[in-house]
Amino acid sequence: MDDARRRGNSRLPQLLDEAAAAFAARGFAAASVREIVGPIGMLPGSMYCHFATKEALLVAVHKTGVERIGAAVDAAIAPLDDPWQRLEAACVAHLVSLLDQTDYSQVVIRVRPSDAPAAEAELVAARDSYERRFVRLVAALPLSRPTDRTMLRLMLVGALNWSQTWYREGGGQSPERIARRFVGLLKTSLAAARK
Amino acid sequence: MDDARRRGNSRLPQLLDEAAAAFAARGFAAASVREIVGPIGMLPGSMYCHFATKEALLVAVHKTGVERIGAAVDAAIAPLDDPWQRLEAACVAHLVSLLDQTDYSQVVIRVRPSDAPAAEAELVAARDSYERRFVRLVAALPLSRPTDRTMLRLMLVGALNWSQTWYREGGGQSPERIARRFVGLLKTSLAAARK
DNA sequence: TTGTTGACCAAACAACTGTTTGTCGTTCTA
DNA sequence: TAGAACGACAAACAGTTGTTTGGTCAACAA
Repeated sequence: MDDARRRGNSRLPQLLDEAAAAFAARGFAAASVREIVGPIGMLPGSMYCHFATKEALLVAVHKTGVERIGAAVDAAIAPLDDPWQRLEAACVAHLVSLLDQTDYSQVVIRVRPSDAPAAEAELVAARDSYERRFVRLVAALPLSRPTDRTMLRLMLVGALNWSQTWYREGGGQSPERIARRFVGLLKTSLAAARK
Repeated sequence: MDDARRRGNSRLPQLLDEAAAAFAARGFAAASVREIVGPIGMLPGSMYCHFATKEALLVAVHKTGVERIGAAVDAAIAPLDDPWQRLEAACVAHLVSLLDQTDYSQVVIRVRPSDAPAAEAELVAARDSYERRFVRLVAALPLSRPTDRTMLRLMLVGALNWSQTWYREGGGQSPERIARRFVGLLKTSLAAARK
């Protein structure tokens, strides 16, 4: 219990982990400081020598969430050249990060910036800077006809993010497959010779 | 102030309205009974002669939300025959109900069933019964190739629901246009002759 | 060695949470 | 006209909320 105290400034990482887990599972408002801090044997007041408010704790979690999911996407698209392949890889990385991986990424999607009014602008900015990747990926797409690329992006990213709502582990489809299917649906013609 | 009391059982409708507004704007956990009940000049205890718990109030709001959005979709598709037109009309009605109309529909999408553990099953069942319309609509679609219709539905509905996150009134696109665009993106081929 | 710093505890804080209890006036019914 | 039923008030309930204060103990710098 004191060997943690021994080596440098200690229990901040655990604090962040637990906060991420709580925010991801219960949301910002419903997750209390005591619930977050209890599992690591900390007292509620001790949080405040790391963060000024509960909202600041959320900002920290959110920020590392954005960093992680951003890094995952960047790594996934780096070796690829084909625009559609790059978009697909980005979506796969996004969804894997969101559904399989740590709670940090889930917080980015689950928590509404308006839940933390004092930090709203900051959270929105972080999320926007992440999503700018998708703006670029969609802009690079070769399309057969004039298309609203903004709507294309909003549709794709929206569908991915919403999957957090219905996805359950072990439910037939893996995050990877889901992402590939979604991109595939947009990439190829779907309708029969119609109208 | 007393003519409301005079005619029959009175302030229940206002209670529901205010609850819907609060749940839609702040979420279930963050909206307190006092915040809901204050604007109509009610005391917090008075809520409990209409509902046994705060969760029961949510269930009532959620239920009428599902009813309203369901009725809107049903009315929109009733006069149509073409499967794609029916799907498009359903999406338009869904999104208009969600973005323009009352708070009731927003609650259905915004509030996670897990926020109200005691009522979780009920909320999920209500949402599922609503979404079953889309299962049928997608099943009726004539498609040119074998397609995972479940994924098609999840993608479309997910994109629509997520739009609640980024849509701001007066921001260029109307809910109607957004819904039509989304359906259009799936309906027609998008990619250039590619590989 | 002394002083300082940073992480943390212990205990309390006022404010707010959902909910309960008992009472009161009105309306409807027998 | 008695009485049940209903909708609401008034006031309190116990528990929880985010946060503050003051002190303790280890590690490190001078």
